Amino acid sequence: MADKISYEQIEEKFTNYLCKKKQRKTPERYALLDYIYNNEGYFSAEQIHAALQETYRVSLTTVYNTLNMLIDCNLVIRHNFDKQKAFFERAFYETPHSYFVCCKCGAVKAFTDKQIRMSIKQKNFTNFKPSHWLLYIYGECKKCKKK
Amino acid sequence: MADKISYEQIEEKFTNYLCKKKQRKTPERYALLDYIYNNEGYFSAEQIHAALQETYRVSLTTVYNTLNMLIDCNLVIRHNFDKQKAFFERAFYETPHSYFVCCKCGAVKAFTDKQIRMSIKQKNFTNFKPSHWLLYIYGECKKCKKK
DNA sequence: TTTGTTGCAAAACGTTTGCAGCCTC
DNA sequence: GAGGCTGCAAACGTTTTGCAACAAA
Repeated sequence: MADKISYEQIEEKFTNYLCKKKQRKTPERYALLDYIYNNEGYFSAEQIHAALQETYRVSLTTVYNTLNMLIDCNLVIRHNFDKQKAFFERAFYETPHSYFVCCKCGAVKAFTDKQIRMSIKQKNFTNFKPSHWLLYIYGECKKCKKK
Repeated sequence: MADKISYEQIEEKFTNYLCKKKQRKTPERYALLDYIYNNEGYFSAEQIHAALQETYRVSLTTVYNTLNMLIDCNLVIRHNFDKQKAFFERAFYETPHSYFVCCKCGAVKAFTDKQIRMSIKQKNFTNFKPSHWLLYIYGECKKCKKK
């Protein structure tokens, strides 16, 4: 949940994870980490795949495979805003997020609220080691209310 | 987001919704509403389908169809804890929930926290009409930490 | 050289849809 | 009786898996 970490430290975290698990440091894996960490916001696997075509070509299979690793080592967060597809977002560089989700059109808007953040942070967990949290507030957005 | 509502009032809400939308009041639809509202917790579509075999047989298609209606009229909440499948829960009878989700084994545990609830309730939204909220705290549970 | 990785195609999975027969209204 | 509803089977979109060629260690 920390902030203020350089990209070198992020890479190091991933490298450590790969070493510990006896997995290989392939260029595809680092290309994906690089993409996620140099772009703000959340992306579908398909979007990441398309974006990577321009720089270092990676198959969709490898995108999914690598995303699962990055989630496993807490470098990436998976969002399941709706039933359809997952979105992926870097876990560092931003404080954990809260989101408005419109039930009608599916629009998503991130926001931060100090009060909410503090009250969640203060919560004590016995038998549970929290890594991150996600708050979704569902409702109806301006556009849909007008209809 | 209210509490203290009788099951008759829930049924009435559904009936009103069906009338307004010019949709029919079939026994299948009420069997599903009844099941969801008389069982605490969250269930997958498959679980609801299996459970209904014992009382009023309903196809999986109708289970999905009806759940989507119940979500549309805010009587049911859909959870997307993980990528796999959705879980469904009655929207009344309980205050909106917060959940621990274990990243390793997928175990989910509901909890309530007054402080958190208050701070979310106090949040003011311009251009957005909130209907409910869901907080997921991800981490590692006791069992997985031991391994 | 060994063993993990890639990328393709095919499978798997939960969910939705098309349609014929059925049931509310 | 008209039109919405059910349930089956088939389709759908996202994600995973099997496998042969390949590359990191």
